[in-house]
Amino acid sequence: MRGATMTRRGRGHLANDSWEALLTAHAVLMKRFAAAPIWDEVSMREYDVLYTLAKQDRPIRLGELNRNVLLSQPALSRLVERLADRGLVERAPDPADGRGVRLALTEAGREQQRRTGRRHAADVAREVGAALGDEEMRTLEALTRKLAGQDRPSGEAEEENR
Amino acid sequence: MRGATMTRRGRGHLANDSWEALLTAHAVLMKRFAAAPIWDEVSMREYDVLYTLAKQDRPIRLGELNRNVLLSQPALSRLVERLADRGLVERAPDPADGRGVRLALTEAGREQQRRTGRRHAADVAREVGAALGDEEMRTLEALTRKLAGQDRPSGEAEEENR
DNA sequence: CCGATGTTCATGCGTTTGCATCTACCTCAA
DNA sequence: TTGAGGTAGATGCAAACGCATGAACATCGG
Repeated sequence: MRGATMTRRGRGHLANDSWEALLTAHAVLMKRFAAAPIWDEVSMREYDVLYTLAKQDRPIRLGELNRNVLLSQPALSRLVERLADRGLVERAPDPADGRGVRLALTEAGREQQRRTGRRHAADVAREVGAALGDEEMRTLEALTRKLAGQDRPSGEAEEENR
Repeated sequence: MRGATMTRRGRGHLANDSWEALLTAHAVLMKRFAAAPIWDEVSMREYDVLYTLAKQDRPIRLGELNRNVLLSQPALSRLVERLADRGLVERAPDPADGRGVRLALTEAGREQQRRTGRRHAADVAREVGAALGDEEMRTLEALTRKLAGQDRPSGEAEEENR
């Protein structure tokens, strides 16, 4: 006899259903966050870059940044250029690699990130905190970390260490 | 024993950490999916619209669609217009509301969604399936569904204009 | 040392997006 | 019925994006 047809579906369906649920949660919450009146100085995408740079303890490369930001390389290059023009990001040539650029926040950029981040974090805490309990948040973090931290099953090689 | 202050601070961090982890997972997987050679006919954003329409059993409104798609209303309006020009989506005036439009897939649109969806679902199943076990996927789905919140929590610290 | 190949970021260009605004329609109170 | 106010979607326009490609540098085999 076949498996029960109640809620039993294949692994593929499980994977797709969970991914769809994640996408929905992402879209719904992003829309709520975008509606907050805190993006008058930096846009959400710009904040994404500022936040990623703020997490680093030393300058990072553009390509490195591009792994965390959902933008094409040219688009990110120009976004960084705009942030540099506004004095929020500093672009310096990489002494170890003449092709590369080393990106870091300026003091103004760090301050801007803190200011926007403080307000945005409150929204995140309110929305996520209202939906999930402590243990659920911990579980969600663990699962999404695991989801992101996978090696590619097929494709070209990627340097993990240095 | 009480720890109100610490609890609130801790919850805020929990919420922000889990949200950041979700964002990272979203960005990382989206980049992998985008790299797949299956978007030659419809882009990921177009597919998002086709998929959302495919899930509906009857025509939906643009604003309704816009709640699921992470685009501004004008951008979505024009995206739908392009899809309609390509014969994938049908736009009909809503008999119940002269302002609205009723959106539905054409037969070609449904077929296109199925074709792209089949290939994309394989990628999703491979990536997500490789990272999480069955029970983990079920848990992730449950948590992200809860996070998306069919109903907004009452007693919001926002504007109660309802 | 040299040329071939790969990598990193920037630039040209057509397309798409967001913001502000407009039009058309709905709702409701007077 | 009518007009004020609200809502749904479309449109003008500048900004931003993705794709293809270019320029500069790195790497490696011969």
